[in-house]
Amino acid sequence: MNGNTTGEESSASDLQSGRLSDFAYSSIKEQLTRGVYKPGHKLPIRTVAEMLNVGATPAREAINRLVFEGALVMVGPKTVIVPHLDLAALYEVTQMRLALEGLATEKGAPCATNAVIDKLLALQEKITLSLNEKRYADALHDNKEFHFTIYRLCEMPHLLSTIEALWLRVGASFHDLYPEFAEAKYGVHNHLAAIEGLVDKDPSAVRAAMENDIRDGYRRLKKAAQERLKRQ
Amino acid sequence: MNGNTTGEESSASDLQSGRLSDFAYSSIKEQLTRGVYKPGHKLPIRTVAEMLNVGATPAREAINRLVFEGALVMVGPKTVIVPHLDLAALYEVTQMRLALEGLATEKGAPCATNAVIDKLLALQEKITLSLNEKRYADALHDNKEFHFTIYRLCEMPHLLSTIEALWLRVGASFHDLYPEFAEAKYGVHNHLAAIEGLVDKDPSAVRAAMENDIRDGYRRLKKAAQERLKRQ
DNA sequence: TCATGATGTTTGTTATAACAAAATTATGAA
DNA sequence: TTCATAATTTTGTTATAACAAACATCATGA
Repeated sequence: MNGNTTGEESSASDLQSGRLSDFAYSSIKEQLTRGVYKPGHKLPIRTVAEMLNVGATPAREAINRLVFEGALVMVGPKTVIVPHLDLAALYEVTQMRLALEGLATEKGAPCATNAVIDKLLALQEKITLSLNEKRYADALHDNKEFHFTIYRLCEMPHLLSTIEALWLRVGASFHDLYPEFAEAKYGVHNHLAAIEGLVDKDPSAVRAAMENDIRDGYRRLKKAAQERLKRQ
Repeated sequence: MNGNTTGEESSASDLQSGRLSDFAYSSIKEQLTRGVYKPGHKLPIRTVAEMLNVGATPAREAINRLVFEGALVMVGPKTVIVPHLDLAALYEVTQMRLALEGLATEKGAPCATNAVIDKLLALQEKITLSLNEKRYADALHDNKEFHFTIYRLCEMPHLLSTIEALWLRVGASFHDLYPEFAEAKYGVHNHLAAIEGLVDKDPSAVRAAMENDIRDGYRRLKKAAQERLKRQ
């Protein structure tokens, strides 16, 4: 990522867009989804700024935006941390995902071309392969691409960015649960059902399949989280 | 508002919370919902900063946040404006409102106490009265309070703030249509149906009533917007 | 009249320093 | 040891200045 093949820290020079704020935002975001920080880890502005070789202003802006999106939380007037695993938050995000991703699916399904369906089939093959070879990170990545390929069909830009914020939220809090979570041939059946619904031009069938996928994921994630909490 | 009874400009000294950014944010937000600025009006950072007697940093942060929420739009690398009336955006926001406010309604309905129902009845009376006396601003205000009194029941904080951003978006873009929009005894029937559903402990009935309310509003707003566009 | 290029102005972004408030550590007594 | 309090360090916020890019204006040429 960012063409940074050496082990050294990321640098602002990696930025394409002219905005350091965006660079800081996506950097932290990526670290969160990769589980670099443990829950409870503090993210002070100056530390982040130094880490990314930027000033305090863009670092502050990125952190505040992530707090606003729920990917980070404020536990005091001057302390933002990586959120602790929180079942109530997982439930809330899941309910919003069902509502919003269901909406995007149903509105977008009628617009699916053959090219899109082919892309989804190819993605599903990649996912299955990655799961068999236990490359969970790859599987998760292609799984996300599978979902958003469908969501993009409805051409509702604000809806899409809201959904992305929800994925970031769950990804950040529950990253360390994904390995055990992904063991279970995650989502294969639901994805195939969704593709079938697209072929049949049956939007509500696609929606049902995607909602099922979200619910399955929720159950597995919740179970894993509960066992994790019990063990500690 | 803000205890500013004189005609002079708002001042940062009105702030309760210690954050100038929040003050700037709510100030612009309120001006947007009150229709102070016409669509297309530019909002340069320095101008806003001077108007609110704050520095460039909090002004910039407030503007960027409103852009992110969709209440303002960027039409160039260095120009943000009050969005023009846009039927596609109204449709997108309405679809998201149906999904999210429907969710909040259905999840919250079972938690309605008698005190809540009494509050809703009182609000509805105030709304009817305001409508009869053509005090549309008051009616709109209490209408919002009616909706959010129901939405707060589900205790999903992130869901609530997402819904609030959607209200801001439509309020900002369509404010100048509200007078003709409110003429039509807006929402009375649906609100009464929602209250009835709460009394009957029938969440899906409440949801249906609220969704109907949103759809009715959408139709009227769309019609008014179309006539406005035709006329010009 | 219209296109085009130069020039000056406006504007978003960022680094920095200063300030106040919070968080942390040290200190003391019970 | 434990808890409260004082001292110290850390930290978020904000105003400001500098810079570069975008924008506007105007002159020039066809």
